[in-house]
Amino acid sequence: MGPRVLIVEDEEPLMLLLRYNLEAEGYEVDSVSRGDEAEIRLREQVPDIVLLDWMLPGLSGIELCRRIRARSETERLPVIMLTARGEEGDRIRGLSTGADDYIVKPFSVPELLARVRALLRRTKPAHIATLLRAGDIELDRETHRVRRAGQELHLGPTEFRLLEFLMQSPGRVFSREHLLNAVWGHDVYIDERTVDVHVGRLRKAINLPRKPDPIRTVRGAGYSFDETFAREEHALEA
Amino acid sequence: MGPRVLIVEDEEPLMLLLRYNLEAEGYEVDSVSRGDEAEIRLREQVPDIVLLDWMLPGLSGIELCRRIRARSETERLPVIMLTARGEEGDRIRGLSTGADDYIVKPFSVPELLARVRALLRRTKPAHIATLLRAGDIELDRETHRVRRAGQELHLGPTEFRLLEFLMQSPGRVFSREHLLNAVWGHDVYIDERTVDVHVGRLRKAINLPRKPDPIRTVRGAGYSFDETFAREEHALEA
DNA sequence: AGTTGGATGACAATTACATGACACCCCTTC
DNA sequence: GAAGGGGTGTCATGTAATTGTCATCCAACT
Repeated sequence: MGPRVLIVEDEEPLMLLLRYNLEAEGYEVDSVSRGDEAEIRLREQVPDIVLLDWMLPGLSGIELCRRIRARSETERLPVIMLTARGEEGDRIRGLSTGADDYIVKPFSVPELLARVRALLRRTKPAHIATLLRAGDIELDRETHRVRRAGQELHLGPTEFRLLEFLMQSPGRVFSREHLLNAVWGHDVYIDERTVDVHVGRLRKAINLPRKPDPIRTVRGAGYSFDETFAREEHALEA
Repeated sequence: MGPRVLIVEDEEPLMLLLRYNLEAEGYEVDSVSRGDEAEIRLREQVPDIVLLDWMLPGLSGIELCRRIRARSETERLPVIMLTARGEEGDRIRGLSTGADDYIVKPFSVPELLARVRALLRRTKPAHIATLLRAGDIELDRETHRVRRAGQELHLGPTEFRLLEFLMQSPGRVFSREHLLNAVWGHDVYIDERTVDVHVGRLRKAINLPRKPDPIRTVRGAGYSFDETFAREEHALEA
Protein backbone atom coordinates (compact mmCIF):
# COMPACT_ATOMS: atom_id res chain seq x y z
CA MET A 1 0.00 0.00 0.00
CA GLY A 2 1.07 3.55 -0.63
CA PRO A 3 2.21 5.95 2.04
CA ARG A 4 -0.47 7.34 4.31
CA VAL A 5 -1.22 11.04 4.18
CA LEU A 6 -3.23 12.99 6.69
CA ILE A 7 -4.73 16.20 5.38
CA VAL A 8 -5.76 18.81 7.93
CA GLU A 9 -7.68 21.44 6.02
CA ASP A 10 -10.99 23.13 6.65
CA GLU A 11 -11.67 24.45 3.18
CA GLU A 12 -13.62 21.60 1.73
CA PRO A 13 -12.86 22.21 -1.95
CA LEU A 14 -9.15 22.39 -1.36
CA MET A 15 -9.24 19.32 0.79
CA LEU A 16 -11.05 17.38 -1.90
CA LEU A 17 -8.66 18.54 -4.53
CA LEU A 18 -5.74 17.33 -2.48
CA ARG A 19 -7.39 14.06 -1.64
CA TYR A 20 -8.28 13.43 -5.23
CA ASN A 21 -4.81 14.04 -6.51
CA LEU A 22 -2.99 12.25 -3.77
CA GLU A 23 -5.16 9.22 -4.19
CA ALA A 24 -4.50 9.27 -7.89
CA GLU A 25 -0.82 9.05 -7.01
CA GLY A 26 -1.42 6.00 -4.91
CA TYR A 27 -1.43 7.50 -1.46
CA GLU A 28 -3.80 6.40 1.22
CA VAL A 29 -5.52 9.59 2.27
CA ASP A 30 -7.23 10.51 5.49
CA SER A 31 -8.55 13.97 6.21
CA VAL A 32 -9.97 16.07 8.99
CA SER A 33 -11.15 19.63 8.99
CA ARG A 34 -10.31 20.75 12.50
CA GLY A 35 -7.05 20.99 14.37
CA ASP A 36 -8.32 19.30 17.49
CA GLU A 37 -9.77 16.49 15.45
CA ALA A 38 -6.42 16.03 13.83
CA GLU A 39 -4.78 15.62 17.18
CA ILE A 40 -7.18 12.86 18.09
CA ARG A 41 -6.70 11.16 14.78
CA LEU A 42 -2.98 11.25 15.24
CA ARG A 43 -3.28 9.36 18.48
CA GLU A 44 -5.11 6.60 16.70
CA GLN A 45 -2.78 6.25 13.80
CA VAL A 46 0.41 7.97 12.78
CA PRO A 47 0.49 8.60 9.02
CA ASP A 48 3.62 8.90 6.93
CA ILE A 49 3.16 12.57 6.28
CA VAL A 50 0.83 15.42 7.26
CA LEU A 51 -0.43 18.31 5.17
CA LEU A 52 -1.37 21.01 7.56
CA ASP A 53 -3.30 24.19 6.96
CA TRP A 54 -1.91 27.20 8.76
CA MET A 55 -5.29 28.62 9.73
CA LEU A 56 -7.61 26.11 11.28
CA PRO A 57 -10.64 26.06 13.48
CA GLY A 58 -10.25 24.29 16.76
CA LEU A 59 -6.51 24.42 17.00
CA SER A 60 -4.25 26.43 14.76
CA GLY A 61 -1.89 24.71 12.42
CA ILE A 62 1.06 26.26 14.15
CA GLU A 63 0.01 25.03 17.53
CA LEU A 64 -0.86 21.63 16.18
CA CYS A 65 2.55 21.41 14.59
CA ARG A 66 4.16 22.20 17.91
CA ARG A 67 2.19 19.48 19.58
CA ILE A 68 3.09 17.02 16.91
CA ARG A 69 6.72 17.74 17.57
CA ALA A 70 6.23 17.52 21.28
CA ARG A 71 4.96 13.97 21.30
CA SER A 72 7.58 11.34 20.85
CA GLU A 73 5.38 9.23 18.56
CA THR A 74 5.15 12.00 16.05
CA GLU A 75 8.34 13.84 16.80
CA ARG A 76 9.84 13.10 13.43
CA LEU A 77 6.64 12.98 11.43
CA PRO A 78 7.07 14.97 8.21
CA VAL A 79 4.81 18.00 8.06
CA ILE A 80 4.09 20.29 5.16
CA MET A 81 2.43 23.55 6.07
CA LEU A 82 -0.14 25.14 3.75
CA THR A 83 -0.29 28.88 4.14
CA ALA A 84 -2.14 31.69 2.42
CA ARG A 85 0.01 34.13 0.53
CA GLY A 86 1.57 36.87 2.55
CA GLU A 87 -0.37 35.86 5.59
CA GLU A 88 2.64 34.95 7.59
CA GLY A 89 5.46 36.09 5.44
CA ASP A 90 8.62 34.20 5.56
CA ARG A 91 9.65 30.72 5.19
CA ILE A 92 11.56 30.82 8.42
CA ARG A 93 8.45 31.29 10.41
CA GLY A 94 6.91 28.22 8.88
CA LEU A 95 9.96 26.09 9.23
CA SER A 96 10.78 27.27 12.69
CA THR A 97 7.47 26.10 14.06
CA GLY A 98 8.72 22.74 13.07
CA ALA A 99 7.27 22.16 9.64
CA ASP A 100 9.59 20.34 7.30
CA ASP A 101 8.41 22.23 4.30
CA TYR A 102 5.89 24.84 3.52
CA ILE A 103 3.92 25.83 0.49
CA VAL A 104 2.00 28.98 -0.28
CA LYS A 105 -1.58 28.92 -1.48
CA PRO A 106 -2.56 28.96 -4.19
CA PHE A 107 -0.11 26.31 -5.24
CA SER A 108 -0.06 24.05 -8.23
CA VAL A 109 -0.86 20.43 -7.70
CA PRO A 110 2.24 19.09 -9.39
CA GLU A 111 4.30 21.35 -7.15
CA LEU A 112 2.70 20.00 -4.03
CA LEU A 113 3.05 16.43 -5.17
CA ALA A 114 6.70 17.00 -5.86
CA ARG A 115 7.23 18.31 -2.36
CA VAL A 116 5.38 15.47 -0.75
CA ARG A 117 7.50 13.04 -2.69
CA ALA A 118 10.70 14.87 -1.84
CA LEU A 119 9.92 14.85 1.83
CA LEU A 120 8.93 11.22 1.90
CA ARG A 121 12.05 10.30 0.04
CA ARG A 122 14.08 11.85 2.80
CA THR A 123 12.28 10.08 5.57
CA LYS A 124 10.85 6.90 4.10
CA PRO A 125 12.99 6.13 1.13
CA ALA A 126 11.49 2.71 0.70
CA HIS A 127 8.07 4.12 -0.04
CA ILE A 128 9.03 6.36 -2.87
CA ALA A 129 10.44 5.10 -6.07
CA THR A 130 12.85 7.55 -7.53
CA LEU A 131 13.00 5.47 -10.66
CA LEU A 132 9.92 4.60 -12.65
CA ARG A 133 10.40 1.74 -15.02
CA ALA A 134 8.00 0.22 -17.48
CA GLY A 135 8.96 -1.95 -20.35
CA ASP A 136 12.06 -0.46 -21.87
CA ILE A 137 11.34 3.02 -20.54
CA GLU A 138 12.98 4.46 -17.48
CA LEU A 139 12.14 7.76 -15.90
CA ASP A 140 14.41 8.99 -13.15
CA ARG A 141 12.89 11.68 -11.01
CA GLU A 142 16.07 12.51 -9.24
CA THR A 143 18.17 13.16 -12.27
CA HIS A 144 15.25 14.14 -14.48
CA ARG A 145 16.37 11.79 -17.16
CA VAL A 146 14.28 9.57 -19.39
CA ARG A 147 15.68 6.65 -21.29
CA ARG A 148 14.20 4.27 -23.79
CA ALA A 149 16.11 1.10 -24.47
CA GLY A 150 19.04 2.65 -22.71
CA GLN A 151 19.08 5.70 -24.92
CA GLU A 152 18.52 9.07 -23.36
CA LEU A 153 15.59 11.11 -24.60
CA HIS A 154 14.90 14.77 -24.44
CA LEU A 155 11.55 15.85 -23.06
CA GLY A 156 10.26 19.30 -22.28
CA PRO A 157 9.11 19.95 -18.72
CA THR A 158 5.46 19.36 -19.45
CA GLU A 159 6.09 16.18 -21.38
CA PHE A 160 8.23 14.99 -18.51
CA ARG A 161 5.54 15.57 -15.94
CA LEU A 162 2.92 14.03 -18.19
CA LEU A 163 4.91 10.88 -18.69
CA GLU A 164 5.75 10.75 -15.03
CA PHE A 165 2.12 10.97 -14.12
CA LEU A 166 0.98 8.37 -16.60
CA MET A 167 3.72 5.94 -15.66
CA GLN A 168 2.69 6.22 -12.06
CA SER A 169 -0.47 4.26 -12.76
CA PRO A 170 0.07 2.06 -15.76
CA GLY A 171 -3.15 0.98 -17.35
CA ARG A 172 -5.29 3.52 -15.66
CA VAL A 173 -7.14 5.84 -18.03
CA PHE A 174 -7.15 9.52 -17.25
CA SER A 175 -9.54 12.04 -18.72
CA ARG A 176 -8.12 15.20 -20.23
CA GLU A 177 -9.57 17.15 -17.39
CA HIS A 178 -7.87 14.95 -14.88
CA LEU A 179 -4.59 15.26 -16.71
CA LEU A 180 -4.89 19.02 -16.77
CA ASN A 181 -5.37 19.02 -13.04
CA ALA A 182 -2.60 16.64 -12.26
CA VAL A 183 0.00 17.74 -14.71
CA TRP A 184 -0.69 21.39 -15.29
CA GLY A 185 -2.27 22.40 -12.01
CA HIS A 186 -5.79 23.04 -10.93
CA ASP A 187 -6.39 26.70 -11.57
CA VAL A 188 -5.29 26.68 -15.17
CA TYR A 189 -7.71 27.64 -17.86
CA ILE A 190 -6.41 25.62 -20.70
CA ASP A 191 -8.22 24.04 -23.58
CA GLU A 192 -8.61 20.31 -23.13
CA ARG A 193 -7.43 19.72 -26.65
CA THR A 194 -4.04 20.96 -25.59
CA VAL A 195 -3.61 17.68 -23.81
CA ASP A 196 -3.83 15.95 -27.16
CA VAL A 197 -1.04 18.06 -28.48
CA HIS A 198 1.21 17.29 -25.58
CA VAL A 199 0.46 13.62 -25.76
CA GLY A 200 1.42 13.85 -29.39
CA ARG A 201 4.65 15.56 -28.53
CA LEU A 202 5.38 13.05 -25.83
CA ARG A 203 4.79 10.23 -28.28
CA LYS A 204 7.07 11.76 -30.80
CA ALA A 205 9.75 12.15 -28.17
CA ILE A 206 9.69 8.64 -26.79
CA ASN A 207 8.84 6.56 -29.82
CA LEU A 208 11.89 5.17 -31.47
CA PRO A 209 11.31 3.55 -34.83
CA ARG A 210 9.92 0.00 -34.76
CA LYS A 211 9.14 0.20 -31.06
CA PRO A 212 5.55 0.00 -29.82
CA ASP A 213 3.75 3.11 -28.62
CA PRO A 214 3.39 2.94 -24.84
CA ILE A 215 0.63 5.49 -24.71
CA ARG A 216 -2.85 4.30 -25.31
CA THR A 217 -5.64 6.56 -26.53
CA VAL A 218 -9.01 5.60 -25.20
CA ARG A 219 -11.59 7.09 -27.45
CA GLY A 220 -14.11 9.16 -25.59
CA ALA A 221 -12.29 8.74 -22.29
CA GLY A 222 -8.70 9.89 -22.31
CA TYR A 223 -5.21 8.44 -22.26
CA SER A 224 -3.29 5.87 -20.34
CA PHE A 225 0.12 4.34 -20.14
CA ASP A 226 -0.30 0.93 -21.68
CA GLU A 227 0.03 -1.65 -18.93
CA THR A 228 0.64 -4.51 -21.32
CA PHE A 229 3.59 -2.56 -22.59
CA ALA A 230 4.70 -1.95 -19.05
CA ARG A 231 4.71 -5.61 -18.25
CA GLU A 232 6.42 -6.78 -21.37
CA GLU A 233 9.99 -7.81 -21.29
CA HIS A 234 11.45 -5.41 -23.74
CA ALA A 235 15.04 -6.45 -24.04
CA LEU A 236 16.29 -3.83 -21.65
CA GLU A 237 19.81 -5.08 -21.72
CA ALA A 238 20.28 -5.59 -25.41
CA MET B 1 24.58 5.44 7.65
CA GLY B 2 25.89 8.96 8.12
CA PRO B 3 27.66 10.23 11.21
CA ARG B 4 25.52 10.65 14.30
CA VAL B 5 24.98 14.12 15.67
CA LEU B 6 23.55 15.00 19.05
CA ILE B 7 22.01 18.44 19.30
CA VAL B 8 21.61 19.91 22.76
CA GLU B 9 19.51 23.00 22.36
CA ASP B 10 16.46 24.27 24.17
CA GLU B 11 15.25 26.76 21.60
CA GLU B 12 12.89 24.60 19.66
CA PRO B 13 12.99 26.50 16.37
CA LEU B 14 16.74 26.54 16.22
CA MET B 15 16.92 22.91 17.09
CA LEU B 16 14.53 22.05 14.29
CA LEU B 17 16.41 24.16 11.83
CA LEU B 18 19.61 22.33 12.68
CA ARG B 19 17.97 18.97 12.55
CA TYR B 20 16.41 19.73 9.22
CA ASN B 21 19.65 20.76 7.63
CA LEU B 22 21.81 18.09 9.14
CA GLU B 23 19.40 15.40 8.10
CA ALA B 24 19.34 16.80 4.61
CA GLU B 25 23.11 16.31 4.57
CA GLY B 26 22.75 12.71 5.55
CA TYR B 27 23.50 12.87 9.25
CA GLU B 28 21.62 10.86 11.78
CA VAL B 29 20.31 13.40 14.22
CA ASP B 30 19.27 13.05 17.82
CA SER B 31 18.29 15.96 19.98
CA VAL B 32 17.52 16.87 23.55
CA SER B 33 16.54 20.16 25.06
CA ARG B 34 18.09 19.95 28.51
CA GLY B 35 21.64 19.57 29.69
CA ASP B 36 20.89 16.82 32.16
CA GLU B 37 18.94 14.92 29.54
CA ALA B 38 21.90 15.16 27.27
CA GLU B 39 24.12 13.60 29.86
CA ILE B 40 21.79 10.64 30.16
CA ARG B 41 21.55 10.27 26.41
CA LEU B 42 25.31 10.28 26.15
CA ARG B 43 25.53 7.35 28.50
CA GLU B 44 23.27 5.37 26.24
CA GLN B 45 24.98 6.15 23.03
CA VAL B 46 28.00 8.20 22.09
CA PRO B 47 27.42 10.15 18.89
CA ASP B 48 30.12 11.25 16.49
CA ILE B 49 29.74 14.89 17.32
CA VAL B 50 27.78 17.14 19.68
CA LEU B 51 26.31 20.56 19.05
CA LEU B 52 25.94 22.20 22.38
CA ASP B 53 24.08 25.32 23.33
CA TRP B 54 25.90 27.57 25.78
CA MET B 55 22.86 28.42 27.85
CA LEU B 56 20.78 25.46 28.83
CA PRO B 57 18.22 24.54 31.42
CA GLY B 58 19.12 21.71 33.71
CA LEU B 59 22.84 21.81 33.25
CA SER B 60 24.70 24.56 31.48
CA GLY B 61 26.52 23.89 28.26
CA ILE B 62 29.80 24.79 29.84
CA GLU B 63 29.34 22.38 32.69
CA LEU B 64 28.07 19.67 30.38
CA CYS B 65 31.11 20.12 28.22
CA ARG B 66 33.36 19.70 31.24
CA ARG B 67 31.61 16.50 32.16
CA ILE B 68 31.88 15.20 28.65
CA ARG B 69 35.61 15.71 28.84
CA ALA B 70 35.78 14.14 32.25
CA ARG B 71 34.36 10.80 31.18
CA SER B 72 36.73 8.57 29.33
CA GLU B 73 34.05 7.38 26.88
CA THR B 74 33.46 10.89 25.65
CA GLU B 75 36.83 12.38 26.39
CA ARG B 76 37.63 12.95 22.76
CA LEU B 77 34.10 13.48 21.49
CA PRO B 78 34.04 16.52 19.20
CA VAL B 79 31.94 19.35 20.59
CA ILE B 80 30.80 22.51 18.87
CA MET B 81 29.50 25.19 21.18
CA LEU B 82 26.63 27.42 20.10
CA THR B 83 26.79 30.79 21.78
CA ALA B 84 24.73 33.93 21.60
CA ARG B 85 26.46 36.93 20.15
CA GLY B 86 28.93 38.07 22.71
CA GLU B 87 32.41 39.18 23.25
CA GLU B 88 35.69 37.47 22.66
CA GLY B 89 35.69 36.39 26.25
CA ASP B 90 33.09 33.86 25.30
CA ARG B 91 35.36 32.36 22.78
CA ILE B 92 38.18 31.87 25.18
CA ARG B 93 35.96 30.40 27.81
CA GLY B 94 34.20 28.19 25.33
CA LEU B 95 37.35 26.70 24.02
CA SER B 96 38.99 26.46 27.39
CA THR B 97 36.15 24.40 28.76
CA GLY B 98 37.04 21.92 26.12
CA ALA B 99 34.88 22.68 23.11
CA ASP B 100 36.60 21.94 19.84
CA ASP B 101 34.96 24.76 18.02
CA TYR B 102 32.36 27.34 18.65
CA ILE B 103 29.95 29.32 16.54
CA VAL B 104 28.06 32.49 17.29
CA LYS B 105 24.31 32.76 16.85
CA PRO B 106 22.86 33.69 14.53
CA PHE B 107 24.97 31.74 12.11
CA SER B 108 24.46 30.70 8.53
CA VAL B 109 23.60 27.12 7.90
CA PRO B 110 26.31 26.42 5.35
CA GLU B 111 28.80 27.85 7.82
CA LEU B 112 27.72 25.48 10.52
CA LEU B 113 27.71 22.52 8.18
CA ALA B 114 31.21 23.38 7.11
CA ARG B 115 32.42 23.39 10.69
CA VAL B 116 30.73 20.13 11.51
CA ARG B 117 32.36 18.56 8.50
CA ALA B 118 35.71 20.03 9.33
CA LEU B 119 35.61 18.71 12.85
CA LEU B 120 34.46 15.27 11.82
CA ARG B 121 37.18 15.14 9.26
CA ARG B 122 39.71 15.60 12.00
CA THR B 123 38.30 12.90 14.19
CA LYS B 124 36.50 10.46 11.92
CA PRO B 125 38.14 10.86 8.58
CA ALA B 126 36.48 7.74 7.28
CA HIS B 127 33.08 9.35 7.54
CA ILE B 128 33.88 12.45 5.61
CA ALA B 129 35.37 12.56 2.20
CA THR B 130 37.74 15.42 2.09
CA LEU B 131 38.32 15.07 -1.61
CA LEU B 132 35.46 15.08 -4.06
CA ARG B 133 36.39 13.77 -7.44
CA ALA B 134 34.30 13.49 -10.57
CA GLY B 135 35.63 13.07 -14.04
CA ASP B 136 38.67 15.26 -14.32
CA ILE B 137 37.56 17.60 -11.56
CA GLU B 138 38.87 17.45 -8.03
CA LEU B 139 37.62 19.51 -5.16
CA ASP B 140 39.54 19.45 -1.92
CA ARG B 141 37.50 20.62 1.02
CA GLU B 142 40.43 20.86 3.30
CA THR B 143 42.63 23.05 1.20
CA HIS B 144 39.74 24.69 -0.62
CA ARG B 145 41.34 23.97 -3.93
CA VAL B 146 39.76 22.90 -7.16
CA ARG B 147 41.59 21.36 -10.05
CA ARG B 148 40.51 20.44 -13.51
CA ALA B 149 42.70 18.09 -15.47
CA GLY B 150 45.38 18.72 -12.91
CA GLN B 151 45.25 22.44 -13.40
CA GLU B 152 44.31 24.60 -10.48
CA LEU B 153 41.29 26.84 -10.84
CA HIS B 154 40.27 29.92 -9.00
CA LEU B 155 36.74 29.97 -7.58
CA GLY B 156 35.08 32.52 -5.36
CA PRO B 157 33.65 31.29 -2.06
CA THR B 158 30.11 31.00 -3.34
CA GLU B 159 31.16 29.21 -6.48
CA PHE B 160 33.19 26.84 -4.36
CA ARG B 161 30.29 25.97 -2.10
CA LEU B 162 27.99 25.62 -5.07
CA LEU B 163 30.30 23.22 -6.82
CA GLU B 164 30.91 21.36 -3.58
CA PHE B 165 27.21 20.94 -3.05
CA LEU B 166 26.48 19.82 -6.56
CA MET B 167 29.37 17.38 -6.60
CA GLN B 168 28.07 15.84 -3.43
CA SER B 169 25.15 14.33 -5.32
CA PRO B 170 26.16 13.90 -8.92
CA GLY B 171 23.21 13.60 -11.23
CA ARG B 172 20.67 14.84 -8.81
CA VAL B 173 18.79 17.91 -9.99
CA PHE B 174 18.37 20.74 -7.52
CA SER B 175 15.87 23.54 -7.84
CA ARG B 176 17.08 27.09 -7.46
CA GLU B 177 15.22 27.27 -4.20
CA HIS B 178 16.96 24.22 -2.90
CA LEU B 179 20.32 25.57 -3.95
CA LEU B 180 19.67 28.87 -2.23
CA ASN B 181 18.90 27.02 0.95
CA ALA B 182 21.82 24.71 0.79
CA VAL B 183 24.50 27.02 -0.51
CA TRP B 184 23.48 30.45 0.66
CA GLY B 185 21.65 29.60 3.85
CA HIS B 186 18.10 29.42 4.98
CA ASP B 187 17.26 32.90 5.93
CA VAL B 188 18.41 34.71 2.85
CA TYR B 189 15.96 36.45 0.64
CA ILE B 190 17.75 36.36 -2.63
CA ASP B 191 16.36 36.39 -6.09
CA GLU B 192 16.29 32.91 -7.56
CA ARG B 193 17.81 34.18 -10.76
CA THR B 194 20.95 34.93 -8.85
CA VAL B 195 21.57 31.22 -8.85
CA ASP B 196 21.77 31.38 -12.62
CA VAL B 197 24.42 34.01 -12.43
CA HIS B 198 26.54 32.02 -10.06
CA VAL B 199 26.15 28.89 -12.08
CA GLY B 200 27.31 30.94 -15.03
CA ARG B 201 30.33 32.15 -13.10
CA LEU B 202 31.09 28.66 -11.92
CA ARG B 203 30.91 27.40 -15.46
CA LYS B 204 33.20 30.09 -16.70
CA ALA B 205 35.65 29.24 -13.98
CA ILE B 206 35.78 25.48 -14.48
CA ASN B 207 35.32 25.13 -18.19
CA LEU B 208 38.57 24.87 -20.01
CA PRO B 209 38.32 25.08 -23.76
CA ARG B 210 37.30 21.89 -25.56
CA LYS B 211 36.28 20.19 -22.34
CA PRO B 212 32.66 19.24 -21.69
CA ASP B 213 30.56 21.29 -19.31
CA PRO B 214 29.97 19.25 -16.15
CA ILE B 215 26.99 21.28 -15.08
CA ARG B 216 23.68 20.38 -16.56
CA THR B 217 20.81 22.81 -16.84
CA VAL B 218 17.45 21.15 -16.56
CA ARG B 219 14.89 23.46 -17.99
CA GLY B 220 12.06 24.16 -15.60
CA ALA B 221 13.72 22.20 -12.83
CA GLY B 222 17.18 23.43 -11.89
CA TYR B 223 20.78 22.37 -12.18
CA SER B 224 22.80 19.27 -11.53
CA PHE B 225 26.32 18.03 -11.71
CA ASP B 226 26.27 15.78 -14.73
CA GLU B 227 26.67 12.23 -13.48
CA THR B 228 27.63 10.94 -16.90
CA PHE B 229 30.48 13.38 -16.83
CA ALA B 230 31.34 12.24 -13.35
CA ARG B 231 31.60 8.65 -14.44
CA GLU B 232 33.61 9.25 -17.54
CA GLU B 233 37.28 8.49 -17.56
CA HIS B 234 38.65 11.84 -18.40
CA ALA B 235 42.35 11.29 -18.71
CA LEU B 236 43.08 12.44 -15.22
CA GLU B 237 46.73 11.69 -15.45
CA ALA B 238 47.45 13.12 -18.85
C1' DA C 1 -21.89 8.81 -46.15
C1' DG C 2 -22.12 11.54 -42.12
C1' DT C 3 -20.59 12.60 -37.69
C1' DT C 4 -17.64 12.70 -33.88
C1' DG C 5 -13.27 12.56 -31.71
C1' DG C 6 -8.31 12.35 -32.15
C1' DA C 7 -3.70 13.34 -34.59
C1' DT C 8 -0.61 16.55 -36.45
C1' DG C 9 1.95 20.40 -38.50
C1' DA C 10 2.28 25.30 -38.33
C1' DC C 11 2.50 29.56 -35.75
C1' DA C 12 2.92 33.25 -32.47
C1' DA C 13 3.41 34.28 -27.75
C1' DT C 14 5.54 33.27 -23.80
C1' DT C 15 8.95 31.64 -20.76
C1' DA C 16 13.27 30.29 -19.14
C1' DC C 17 17.97 30.55 -19.26
C1' DA C 18 22.76 32.73 -20.47
C1' DT C 19 25.46 36.61 -20.27
C1' DG C 20 27.57 41.10 -19.81
C1' DA C 21 27.21 45.37 -17.20
C1' DC C 22 27.00 47.69 -13.01
C1' DA C 23 26.58 49.26 -8.34
C1' DC C 24 27.77 47.85 -3.72
C1' DC C 25 29.92 46.10 -0.32
C1' DC C 26 34.07 44.64 2.54
C1' DC C 27 38.86 43.99 2.54
C1' DT C 28 43.57 45.20 2.17
C1' DT C 29 47.15 48.36 1.17
C1' DC C 30 49.15 52.42 0.70
C1' DG D 1 41.07 57.50 4.77
C1' DA D 2 41.63 56.97 -0.07
C1' DA D 3 42.35 53.85 -3.61
C1' DG D 4 42.27 49.46 -5.48
C1' DG D 5 40.40 44.57 -5.87
C1' DG D 6 37.68 40.72 -5.38
C1' DG D 7 33.22 39.03 -4.71
C1' DT D 8 27.96 39.57 -4.79
C1' DG D 9 23.37 40.50 -6.01
C1' DT D 10 20.41 42.67 -9.46
C1' DC D 11 19.11 44.03 -13.93
C1' DA D 12 18.64 44.42 -18.99
C1' DT D 13 19.22 42.16 -23.06
C1' DG D 14 19.67 38.45 -26.25
C1' DT D 15 18.43 33.83 -27.55
C1' DA D 16 16.48 29.47 -27.79
C1' DA D 17 13.18 26.25 -25.99
C1' DT D 18 8.56 25.52 -24.79
C1' DT D 19 3.77 26.15 -25.01
C1' DG D 20 -1.15 26.92 -26.20
C1' DT D 21 -4.13 27.41 -30.03
C1' DC D 22 -5.81 26.54 -34.63
C1' DA D 23 -6.82 24.62 -38.95
C1' DT D 24 -6.66 20.54 -41.26
C1' DC D 25 -6.49 15.86 -41.86
C1' DC D 26 -7.60 11.11 -40.53
C1' DA D 27 -9.92 7.21 -38.18
C1' DA D 28 -13.52 5.27 -35.80
C1' DC D 29 -18.16 4.74 -34.98
C1' DT D 30 -23.39 5.10 -36.46
